[in-house]
Amino acid sequence: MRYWLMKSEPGDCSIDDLAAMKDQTVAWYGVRNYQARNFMRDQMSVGDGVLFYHSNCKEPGIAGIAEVCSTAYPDAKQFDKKSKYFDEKATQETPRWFNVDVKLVKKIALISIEELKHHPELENLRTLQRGNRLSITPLDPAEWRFITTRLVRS
DNA sequence: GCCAACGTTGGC
DNA sequence: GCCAACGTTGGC
Repeated sequence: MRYWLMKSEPGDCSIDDLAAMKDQTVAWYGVRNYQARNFMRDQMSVGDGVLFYHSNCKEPGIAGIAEVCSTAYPDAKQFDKKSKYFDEKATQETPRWFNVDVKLVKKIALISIEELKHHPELENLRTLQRGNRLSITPLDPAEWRFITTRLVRS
């Protein structure tokens, strides 16, 4: 069991968009960074905890709790010529990109990046580090526990 | 829209 | 395999 913070641009897929989806589940396609891919492909398991984070928007922060609900499988968009995530070097035999499915557990009152920065318990949170751009980062169990038990408001 | 930080590309 | 140039991310 591991814990993850996963960034999504709300203009692309917000917590409300996720809530409206069939089974409240979304395929986390479009990751085109090897480190983030490797986290999904090599380290994620069904049941892992996910903080659903809104990035690149007016109010960045944690918008909900979710969970990993599939193992990794080839990202369909890499084969779709009409998609902006199309990758001409990927083939069905040797896919380059993978994704898992993520299911909503619950929407929460937004925990803003501002608030996250105020807690010394979270000073090592990867997402808060200067220059960090990784869209998927692992969380320590202690960080997960602190956020989900101390900061979450419904 | 700015720009710091970082990842990727490709010539050599 | 180095590294300059370029592209992207994402908070501000």
